[in-house]
Amino acid sequence: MKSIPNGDEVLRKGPWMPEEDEILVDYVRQFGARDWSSIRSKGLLPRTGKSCRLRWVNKLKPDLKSGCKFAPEEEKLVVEMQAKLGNKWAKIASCLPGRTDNDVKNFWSTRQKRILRALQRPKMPSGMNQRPARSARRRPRSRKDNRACFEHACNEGGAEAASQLLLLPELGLPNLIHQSGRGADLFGVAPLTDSQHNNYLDFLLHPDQGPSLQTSQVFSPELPTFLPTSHQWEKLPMLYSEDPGMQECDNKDTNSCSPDSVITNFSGDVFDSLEPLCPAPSEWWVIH
DNA sequence: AAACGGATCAACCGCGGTCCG
DNA sequence: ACGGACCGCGGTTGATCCGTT
Repeated sequence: MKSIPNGDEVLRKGPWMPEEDEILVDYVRQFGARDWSSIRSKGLLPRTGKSCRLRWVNKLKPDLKSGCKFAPEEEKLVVEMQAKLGNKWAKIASCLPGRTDNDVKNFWSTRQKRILRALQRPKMPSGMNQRPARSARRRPRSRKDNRACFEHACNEGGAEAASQLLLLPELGLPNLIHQSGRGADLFGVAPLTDSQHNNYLDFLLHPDQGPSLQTSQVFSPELPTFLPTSHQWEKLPMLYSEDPGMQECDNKDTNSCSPDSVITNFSGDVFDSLEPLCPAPSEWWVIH
């Protein structure tokens, strides 16, 4: 706690004492939540009006949900409103009963930090990102195997289309690597759309809710599709999987692996192997 | 058990808008 | 119209908590 001389009186700063809270609550009970500066001029508290107002609004006001985490619905609302209104925390907070602008602001900055961290050094979150013990990890496949492995997952899994999340450091954003049509020789690497990217970030933040990337999103007509050359396939970061089928497919075995599990079965290793290997998109072939 | 780093929260600061004399 | 006081908002900082190594 700091005390700052201010003319004849001493202004207090820093954490509030319970006695101060009591005085402030009494004041509001008597005079209402206004005329904050008169609290000091009346000699009730050696605090600025600003400090008193902040304390009331953020901590003492009745019906505050202090110490209680944001519910998923609240988080969703904040995300939506932030996208719509920008950093209008007070406005956003007014739609969330019991939340203050400070709460919303803190929630948002924490979220931003988490996202930034996830993008800088992504890890699949708990449950599916558990990096296997070193002894349990498979030997790295050669980069040539990426295509074979992915092909295998798509063809043997019996799906019409499959996608796999791929992080390319040069591009900043995650990309999807995908195959369209069972058995079709149509592979591609495409940047995520904004909504896919948002889904991906949600997935990083809320892994328990499962990946919300839909493979069908990849094939929207307006999305450009790129076909890596065989040489470029080899330059893609090596992909690993905890899925036994995926693990074995470099041996051209007959195990099947479900394309639906491709994303969720990513091991943390895929992120460890990121290297500046992928060619610039301008070097890719474009399928029309 | 200690050290460390990240997450969270409370509080302050600066600025702009409004009100009022 | 002007200037000062006050209020509210958004950004930032610092303390504390908590999990991990």
